[in-house]
Amino acid sequence: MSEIFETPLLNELQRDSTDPLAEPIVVRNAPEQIVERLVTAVALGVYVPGQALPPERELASLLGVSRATVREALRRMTESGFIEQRRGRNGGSFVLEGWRPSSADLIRRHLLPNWSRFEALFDARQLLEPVIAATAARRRGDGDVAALSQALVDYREATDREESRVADERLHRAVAESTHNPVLVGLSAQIRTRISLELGAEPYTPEIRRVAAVQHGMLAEAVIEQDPGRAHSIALEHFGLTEGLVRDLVARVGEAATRESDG
Amino acid sequence: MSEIFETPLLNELQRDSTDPLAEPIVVRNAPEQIVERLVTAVALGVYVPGQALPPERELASLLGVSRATVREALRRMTESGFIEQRRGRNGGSFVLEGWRPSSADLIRRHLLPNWSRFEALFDARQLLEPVIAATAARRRGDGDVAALSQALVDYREATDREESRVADERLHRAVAESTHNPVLVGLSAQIRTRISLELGAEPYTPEIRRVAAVQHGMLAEAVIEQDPGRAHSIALEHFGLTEGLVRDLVARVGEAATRESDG
DNA sequence: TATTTATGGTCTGTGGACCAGACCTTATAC
DNA sequence: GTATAAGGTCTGGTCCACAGACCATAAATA
Repeated sequence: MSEIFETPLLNELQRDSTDPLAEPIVVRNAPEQIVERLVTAVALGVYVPGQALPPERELASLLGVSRATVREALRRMTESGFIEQRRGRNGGSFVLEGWRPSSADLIRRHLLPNWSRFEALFDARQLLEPVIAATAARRRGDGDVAALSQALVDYREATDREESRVADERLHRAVAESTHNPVLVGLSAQIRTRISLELGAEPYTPEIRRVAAVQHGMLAEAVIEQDPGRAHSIALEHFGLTEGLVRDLVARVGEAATRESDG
Repeated sequence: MSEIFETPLLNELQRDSTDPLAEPIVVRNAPEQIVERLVTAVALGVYVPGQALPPERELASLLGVSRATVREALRRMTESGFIEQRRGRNGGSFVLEGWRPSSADLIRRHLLPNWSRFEALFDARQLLEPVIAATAARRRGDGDVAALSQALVDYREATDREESRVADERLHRAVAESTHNPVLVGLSAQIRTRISLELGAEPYTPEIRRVAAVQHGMLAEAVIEQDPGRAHSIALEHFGLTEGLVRDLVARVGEAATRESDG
């Protein structure tokens, strides 16, 4: 009887419909899932452009699949221009620099058509992250302080966009982990990943990085000093900033696109 | 290039690890997913014990799979004692009454071993649902009032545990839907489903149902009257009640289990 | 009572996904 | 110049899902 409770619990954050039987079953085959994991890993900064993914044989054993399957995943990623495979000793699968479409292009082709989904995602983030931040401030333990300070230092020392992204991810994860609740950690990571993935390059201009650095500093500080109220309001403002930026960007590009199609 | 953005976005709310490559790839095959959907549908009250699921051929076409695959899923569910299949005209796959293990049994065999996961889930719920409720109060439109009042009436008119569960689900969904944010609706539904699934029977004693009815009434009212602060605090209290109940239950059964194994 | 019909139950052949593992090719390190 | 660490190729096998035909049963209905 009880094995039915062992079914991996439903994991679909956003099935479009509300009726469990309304949508077709999709068997997510292995290569597809592997691509997703690898793209996620890059989005989260585990591998940065120029770096090689683990060798095929190692990936196969890490992921518990055959090498043929890993190769199929890598083949698709090569085809998409996401990685480049090089042979010989010191070869490997290298994450390409320019795999993200240009900002304007991305927005026109991806962001605009799916704008309502993004809006909901940003909106949810701005509602949920402050709660997570406040909870983190309330619950952080002594062990969390080190991770928070370290992430903050990394962020301040980041010199380019890529390093900023990675440090940003670490800092927000450190905050989420200070809640000591894996569900919240997972939720926060999932929101970040989805935004990072779908958005590609977040608009990390030097100016924005400066503002964000200040906010990150204040956020980490509020958590360290166990001040939930401040953590909440800083997070609110911080995530509002990003949302505002993207909104402006989309508006500008959207207008441009409209003008073009009119002309 | 852009097709890589079309990968169904990562959906795993709670992968245990934080490293995308640390865990094996699991190909969730079709029957497994179908079982999950059907169990979910029952957990959400779409089908109640005694009722028949749709006929196999219809399920196959709804879910976009072959009948053989549906049959495999139903075979597993029959094996687990979840449904009973009857042949002939007016036959079908009937949800069994007693498919949930008894409370104490369930707790001993399932809740105790996974207690930390539940704790995190309840904790997250108590943090997130009040925000959702407050947001619902802030954003509810005229169209939401009808759904809220109707759900409330259903809840009050519910006579047995099963009807209460269904009405409860509807009411909380109506609240979530008043936020007009599909991400929040999905999140709330997912938390509810997981708790409902893993918990099996929530402790719906008549007494609890009376208290919950009052709270539900106040919650719906606060949302209808667009009072975010009240909605927040009522939700906090309401979800605290459930958590407290389960916590007590587990403590009692846990003690009993300890005494037994000592004796 | 006989027939129709809506359901579950059974079978067969086909294609594709994934696996295990051996072996080939290339480019670098030593 | 050789050893080595990577990617590239091939084979044979297993299992899963599909399509579709057909069988068996029990209730509704004529």
